[in-house]
Amino acid sequence: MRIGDLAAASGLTTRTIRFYEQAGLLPAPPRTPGGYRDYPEQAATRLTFVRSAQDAGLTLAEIRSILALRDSGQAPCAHVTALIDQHLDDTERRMAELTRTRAALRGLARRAAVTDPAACTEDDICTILVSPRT
Amino acid sequence: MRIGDLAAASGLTTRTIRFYEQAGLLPAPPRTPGGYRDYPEQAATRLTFVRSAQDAGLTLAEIRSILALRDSGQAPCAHVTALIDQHLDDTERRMAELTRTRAALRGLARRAAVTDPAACTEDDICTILVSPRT
DNA sequence: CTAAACCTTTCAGCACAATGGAAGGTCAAG
DNA sequence: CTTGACCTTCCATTGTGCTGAAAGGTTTAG
Repeated sequence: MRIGDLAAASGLTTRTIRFYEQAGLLPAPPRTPGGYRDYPEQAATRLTFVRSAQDAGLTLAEIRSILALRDSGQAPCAHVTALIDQHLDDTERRMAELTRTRAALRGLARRAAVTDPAACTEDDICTILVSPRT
Repeated sequence: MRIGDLAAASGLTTRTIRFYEQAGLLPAPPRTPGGYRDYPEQAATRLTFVRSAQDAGLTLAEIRSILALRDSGQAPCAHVTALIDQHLDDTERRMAELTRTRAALRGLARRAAVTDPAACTEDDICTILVSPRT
């Protein structure tokens, strides 16, 4: 299976596949006499896994760590579970932060609605974003 | 006012101030005979504005565009309002996406809780993240 | 035999907002 | 006059996941 076939099978580009190899996510396959990469069937499974894990929000580094465990013969279950929990925490922290940001932006929008452009002098730069010095 | 004083007054580092100048956020000030930057009082106001705008989640590029309007003699109110609304939309889109990601992660966590490590063969890589082929 | 489609490598760059470090110049106090 | 704090410039790097381009080699169909 050449890289173009694998790309078609996985829905990735050949560039991305080479990038994944370089990033340690996909083992370097044997080469044809002409120097072309010649992939075994499992390569497609591996790429499917990488994309699934990415969809779950894992980084390539984390995915690499899971694959490394698997490749060393261990079941990565415990590691995967820990990563999922960690990302769950992360996601919740980011949501809390976005909630704060949204509240701040809503406050600014309200302020913008009642701001008189004429009241905004050059010294203030912008009275919506910064309270004018009193 | 030299850069160190301005840094102390604004709570930024001298490096960041030079970076802001280079990024077009702070006009290049006159220099002393020794080549040191010599800032007018307004520089502090300007930096305060930059930080406030950043706190609101605006990017440096957006802040630059507000300052450019102001420097060209126009009141940037309408532009600022548009930017705020746009960031509000953005924030809400990202929150919706995080909500989806969180739901996916929760599903995976539930699955991880009931997964038997022994059921996870080498071929599957990880049955928590990818359903085994049937 | 030729042209197209495919493959190879390597280096560079994107966005984002700084930060680190090197190598050297200037200024005020003691 | 020296020490040390402060200043100057420029280049490189951080993290993330690719993508672009250049310059060339291989394979397959007609």
